[in-house]
Amino acid sequence: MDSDYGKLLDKLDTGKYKVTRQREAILQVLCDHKDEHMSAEEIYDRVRELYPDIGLATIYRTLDILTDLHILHRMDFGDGRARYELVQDKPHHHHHLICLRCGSISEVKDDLLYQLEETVDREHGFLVVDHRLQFLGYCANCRDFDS
Amino acid sequence: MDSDYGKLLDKLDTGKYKVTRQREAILQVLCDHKDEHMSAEEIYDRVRELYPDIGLATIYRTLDILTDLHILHRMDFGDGRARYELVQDKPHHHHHLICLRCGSISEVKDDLLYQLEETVDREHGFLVVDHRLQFLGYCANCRDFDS
DNA sequence: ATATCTATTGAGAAAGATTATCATTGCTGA
DNA sequence: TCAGCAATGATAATCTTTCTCAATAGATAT
Ligand SMILES: [Mn+2]
Ligand SMILES: [Mn+2]
Ligand SMILES: [Zn+2]
Ligand SMILES: [Zn+2]
Repeated sequence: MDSDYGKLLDKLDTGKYKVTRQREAILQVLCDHKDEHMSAEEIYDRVRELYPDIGLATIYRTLDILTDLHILHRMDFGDGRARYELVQDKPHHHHHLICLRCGSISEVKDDLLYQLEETVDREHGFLVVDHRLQFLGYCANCRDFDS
Repeated sequence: MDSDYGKLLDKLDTGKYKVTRQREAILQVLCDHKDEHMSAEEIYDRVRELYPDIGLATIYRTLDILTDLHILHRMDFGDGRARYELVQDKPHHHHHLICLRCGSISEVKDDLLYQLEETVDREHGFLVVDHRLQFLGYCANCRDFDS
């Protein structure tokens, strides 16, 4: 929705960074594809529909800035490239379900790790500030196939 | 210990793959550094002490084979290269604590995800076969520093 | 409006990890 | 001894990401 695009613009427009047409186009694409986990290349292809002459380096630079500002979250699903999504939960991130057959990525919004994080603190003296949790397996569509 | 090295040799010697001196040297290094999470390059450097003329491609090829045989587990800690460790737990893997200050990686052997995996199955119809869980934060040595 | 200053940009080179290619080597078994 | 084939090492190629640098755009001061 456009309201979210406005909020993101505000987050970017902190004085530290300029709001350029390239950065606007990138934010627009991220808003228009909220539920995907796009790679830099995929974002690049979609931004070029709005701003055909943008350079790939600008995509990478902007993704870095948005990640620093905690507007974006950078992830690794093991396919050899970083993937990004808008930060919508706090302070910790949601979990991902990766289907080993069709490659689909779905989400688990519930955290449910409080108990485990307490254990980690109590037994290892480790202060947890974030986590990355992925489940590998078979999605509802794929679990009944054999291969 | 050497007993473990013998077991690994047996796992490799299934008829599908030959037990070569290069592969023996790689297994030896993996046994001698069980508790580390070495990269291919780090393994390469250590194997060359035992077998100086080995090629880097052989390292990569062998790590692939050992991973296919479930002797090794390939991991990504977000530092731009794959890291490996001997598989010692089953069926799921243990968790890792990554210190954001000193970079140390420690382990949590307890699984404690059964409940969450049940939830994932019940509410998302997703059949879990493995997981990857990393906690980011500050280790016992680093949690009391400010920066 | 003009000059000035600086952040941003695009193109392309470079880096770094991993994979592919290919000729050579070393076993194994007839 | 020879044929067949897996394994190897050197090196090229690939792929994503970062770096470099000259050109540009936008803001500010004059
Ligand atoms: Mn997500
Ligand atoms: Mn480990
Ligand atoms: Zn699926
Ligand atoms: Zn630490």
